[in-house]
Amino acid sequence: MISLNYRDARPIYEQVRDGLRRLVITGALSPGDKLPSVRSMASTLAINPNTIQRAYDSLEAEGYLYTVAGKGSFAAPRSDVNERRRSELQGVFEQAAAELIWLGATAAELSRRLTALEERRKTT
Amino acid sequence: MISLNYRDARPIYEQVRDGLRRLVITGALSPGDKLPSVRSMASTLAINPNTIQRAYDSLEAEGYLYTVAGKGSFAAPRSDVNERRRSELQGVFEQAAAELIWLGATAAELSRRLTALEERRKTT
Amino acid sequence: MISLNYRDARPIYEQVRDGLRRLVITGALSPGDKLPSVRSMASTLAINPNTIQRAYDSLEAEGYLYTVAGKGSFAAPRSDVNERRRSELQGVFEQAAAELIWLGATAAELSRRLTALEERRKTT
Amino acid sequence: MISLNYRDARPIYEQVRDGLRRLVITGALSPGDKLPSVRSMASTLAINPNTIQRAYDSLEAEGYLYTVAGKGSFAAPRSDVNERRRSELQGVFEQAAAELIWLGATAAELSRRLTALEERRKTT
DNA sequence: GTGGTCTAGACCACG
DNA sequence: GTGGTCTAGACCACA
Repeated sequence: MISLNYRDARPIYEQVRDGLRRLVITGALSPGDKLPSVRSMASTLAINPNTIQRAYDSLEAEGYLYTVAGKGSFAAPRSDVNERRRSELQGVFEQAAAELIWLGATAAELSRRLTALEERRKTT
Repeated sequence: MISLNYRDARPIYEQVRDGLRRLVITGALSPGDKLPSVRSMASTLAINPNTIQRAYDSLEAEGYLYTVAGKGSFAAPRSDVNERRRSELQGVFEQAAAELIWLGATAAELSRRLTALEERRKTT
Repeated sequence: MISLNYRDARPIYEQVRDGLRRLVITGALSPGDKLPSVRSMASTLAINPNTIQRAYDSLEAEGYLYTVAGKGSFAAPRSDVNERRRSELQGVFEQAAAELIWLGATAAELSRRLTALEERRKTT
Repeated sequence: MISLNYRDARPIYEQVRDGLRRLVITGALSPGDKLPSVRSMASTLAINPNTIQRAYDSLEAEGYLYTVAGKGSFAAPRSDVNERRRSELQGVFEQAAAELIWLGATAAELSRRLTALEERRKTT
């Protein structure tokens, strides 16, 4: 489900956070779906529960999930995602695109990728 | 030339690295142009030369510049950029795009941004 | 009457408590009015009676309602409200006001809000 | 400087956070001023550094301070404070005001308090 | 020396 | 059983 790379420069909790976010984005988790409990995920990945908790806290701050103490964490509807996260994403997108274009990519071929991503999204 | 933001969460050497890379990408530095020496840049930015050196090393590893012993560092042609950096960029682009689309952006409007970036590139 | 939000970080009993208190403050419940029984409210909201009971206990301690054994709970006159609750509220008010002013709000514009709140109160 | 109350329902890190925020608001810390290091504050208050760190993280997310790894944390200008925090504050203010008015306070006397707070702010 | 991360283990509130 | 908090102690990257 989520793969960890201890040689990665990114801290573990960010890898967990990004992995979970990806599950939400790809539709593997629909809004309202319950995420694994902090403890169960910790034992699955063989890391400390505090580290998982931190990933969950971070995702909650971004608006990708919400937590009910004593109940668990649940995927949030995409409308809940933070404005801050949205603009951060926009910035990442533009910077990467600008550099790819400098490297020789054309807007046309990148656009084709976008359309492909959009199609895949619809069929999911 | 490069502005440091001590309030940025990124470490200084990453800010220097990203700043220099940006100069290359935007065309402020053309292939073959000489970059400032490590020492001069260190005194300009009032930071430790080791920090600058680290940024240069990192950029050289990515292929954005090359160093000639006793001569200095020079902006590399775009064809020298690492395959690793290219695929990393590609990954960042796709992930960001997928998430933006999930958040409601359309491929059409993102494509418009790409075309704008491409135009700006040409005119520079 | 009272809406529960399971995505709220506040525990359920606090949401019930705050919701009931709000009914009293807004005048939806006038002093002397009978509140729903613990059991009926529990079944209406589909939650555990213990949770409702806890909210009632808390409100009774603050002085917003009183309970007559065998009769039920009733909204109390505003003069019954605890000194402790009053000073707590005063503290919250001052702290929030001081911070809003620090952030750039003017006493004049905040005062306008107060007058508006007072007006609404009269017409209810 | 900051007083902790272990009998308080609020967790320690929130007490630390609120205390530090108060120092910023009252002007005891001006924008750019360095806050105590995580370790020194932890030993002063006789609590775990992780708990202090959490308070700092929270304040940084709200925009009251910024952190430079390896350097320390510094008070931010008030313009950096989050929109989210601002609206949260506004909500707290209105709720408290509405309840105080129900309890018999008049908009006029509350306004006098606001003016007093504004004056004190100016003289600081 | 500073903040950032991680672990192991503990206790509590909630429902 | 769940998440929330806290402690004690450790190692690392940064400048």
